[in-house]
Amino acid sequence: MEALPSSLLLRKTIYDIASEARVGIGTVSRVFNNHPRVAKETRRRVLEIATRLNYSPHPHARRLAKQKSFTVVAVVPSFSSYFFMEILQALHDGLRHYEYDLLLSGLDHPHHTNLSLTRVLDEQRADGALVLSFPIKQSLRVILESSNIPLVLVDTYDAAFSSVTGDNVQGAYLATRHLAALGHQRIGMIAANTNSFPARDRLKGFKKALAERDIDLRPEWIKISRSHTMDGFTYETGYQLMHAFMAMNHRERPTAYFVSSDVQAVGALRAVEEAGLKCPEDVALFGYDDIVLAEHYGLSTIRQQIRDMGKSAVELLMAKVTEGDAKVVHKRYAPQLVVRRSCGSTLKHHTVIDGSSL
Amino acid sequence: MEALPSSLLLRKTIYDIASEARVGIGTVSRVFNNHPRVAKETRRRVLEIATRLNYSPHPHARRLAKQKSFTVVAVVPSFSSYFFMEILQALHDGLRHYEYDLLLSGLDHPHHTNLSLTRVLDEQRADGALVLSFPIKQSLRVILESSNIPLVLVDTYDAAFSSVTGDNVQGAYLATRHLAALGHQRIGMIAANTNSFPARDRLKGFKKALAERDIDLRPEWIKISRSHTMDGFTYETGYQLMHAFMAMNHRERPTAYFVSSDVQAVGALRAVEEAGLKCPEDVALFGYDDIVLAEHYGLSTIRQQIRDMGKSAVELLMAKVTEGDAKVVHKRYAPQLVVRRSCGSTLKHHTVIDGSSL
DNA sequence: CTGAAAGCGCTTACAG
DNA sequence: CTGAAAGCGCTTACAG
Repeated sequence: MEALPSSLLLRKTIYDIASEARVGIGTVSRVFNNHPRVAKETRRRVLEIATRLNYSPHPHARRLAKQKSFTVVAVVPSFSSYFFMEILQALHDGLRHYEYDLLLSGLDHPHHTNLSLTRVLDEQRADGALVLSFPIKQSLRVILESSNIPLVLVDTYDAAFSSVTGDNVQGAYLATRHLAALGHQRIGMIAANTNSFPARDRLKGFKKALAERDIDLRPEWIKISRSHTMDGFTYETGYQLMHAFMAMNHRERPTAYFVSSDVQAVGALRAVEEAGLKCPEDVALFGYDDIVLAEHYGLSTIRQQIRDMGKSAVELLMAKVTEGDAKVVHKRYAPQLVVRRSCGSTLKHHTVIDGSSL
Repeated sequence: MEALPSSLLLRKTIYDIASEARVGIGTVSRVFNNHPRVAKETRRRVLEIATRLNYSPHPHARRLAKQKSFTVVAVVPSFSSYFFMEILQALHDGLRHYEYDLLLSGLDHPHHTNLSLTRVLDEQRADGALVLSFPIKQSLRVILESSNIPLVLVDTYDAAFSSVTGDNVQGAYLATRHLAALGHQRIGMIAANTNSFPARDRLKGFKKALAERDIDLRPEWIKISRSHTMDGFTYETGYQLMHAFMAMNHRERPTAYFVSSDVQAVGALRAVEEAGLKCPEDVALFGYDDIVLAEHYGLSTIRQQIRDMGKSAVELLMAKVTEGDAKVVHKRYAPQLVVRRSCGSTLKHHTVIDGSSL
């Protein structure tokens, strides 16, 4: 009934190559490990035979003998954000270069969190882990600290671990400052749930810009989502919070809004239109993330260099994995200002301004 | 300089457990493999000690001895579609149950395709593969056929391999029939690139419905994207193709449109609005996929049971992997009709109709 | 530069 | 029910 996998019958081992090449198995192994002390001619012969016999080293045997898994795990909190897809792509591409495998480990079922994390962190399944967009609470920190593999946090921060993040404070600051520079004195914010690290920093940057410009910070002009789905980074919360703004007397509400994400900004836009107002004529809007749709909505926004961040995270991790580099490093990427229609800027539309130059 | 990983010093092996429990290592192994012939008391003692010593079997040693990788690979063409995220989530959840690892392998660099595929399919890195949303051309079929691990295609079809797909013909048929039932006689379609399997079937379903209703199928009323980014499933193509429709004399163009995806429908909606028209008053629209935004746009659409499809794909694959089940099975999921505002239906808004009941 | 041999940590007939 | 031993396919000091 059960078909015997043909691989069992066909698979060549180091012994096949060795006997065919009339050398010891150690020599074959050395060839495949690029050991320097192998005679050129021997190496050529072994390689030629290996190719002919379609040989490739057995990954698990190699891993057992080397005591390394040649695998990196991406620990992801959720599979459904724009950032997640982009970063995963970037991580995958970065890793290809190292010939490491990429394992995926989710954390979606809260009560399973510890189990699957421990499984991956402690059982030698991976030589390193990339932990994505996860608020590092005390309980999680404890687990991570007891891990015996190198870790790099991506899009989240904790002083104890290396991390790669976008500078959210700076991005929010730039966006808000841009609105102020356009002459707005009444500036509001629609924020995501502040238990998320980026949401918190974006709020911080917003306040910083207002303070610097001596603009009133009216508490009722900062509306913060308490939603737990996607930490409030949803169309829904944008729509609802803007709806609440629209319900205020129009002399008592902001003329410009910094929104902590583009998805929310799209929802906010809808609420603005439903209130019979136009963007940017009546309401100026600034988003964050530069999702694909942002361009089509003419949404001014902040762009994170996700590809670069992913690449950088992989390199940071691999330095730890392959060279035992144990330093804690925090990489913070300057965001770019992408100016389009929605903020009512007089700049030529679709101007990209690099945050690091400001 | 190089810090010795503490795991090297700490890791317990089967020998530690065996000596502590005063049994042979074989017995310890049997306990962890749930071998039936182990004395209850022995099992208890071994387990107790293993827990106390924080022992877990070394994955690679186990894999080598068992000649199985206990890993499944997801082969993904691209990291950036709504469907991809959802299905990956579903696959991940399904796999958790089996204690198999999930490896991710992309194919984004076309010239690397063969290499990375072969690597994953032939080197015993995985016991099975889930191949996602990939048009199975001749060259790819050859590679897949020479693979020595079980394969399940997801969201794509080829007679030679088991597959799990949504019934795209049926979905498109239902959507189009619904438009016709609302009284529309002039129905157009905005289609994605037909080298994609779902795009092709959605076009087929559209034509089928028209034929059944004896409605004219005017070639100029079917606009097909030729874009290669995401196979034309983009906001952009929806916008442009609808723009082209809007440029036609309004007596010469359709009053209703079936659009092969929601992202495209959102773009199409924009083009409609820019032409000064309203949906559904002037133009009826029907999308496909039921992405998150669809609800907010009041977009009538077709919903695929992605979670179910993912679960089913995993179970199909695992039956092959663990039981050697070699039958080729094609699972086709009936889609649901989600009726909202955009098609101008008189049905109560947001009605979900199960496709299998029609 | 190279071979023989021990070792990586398991599994599993085999014999009792 | 259980132990001793061979085997999974590699790597790598060690000795030459």
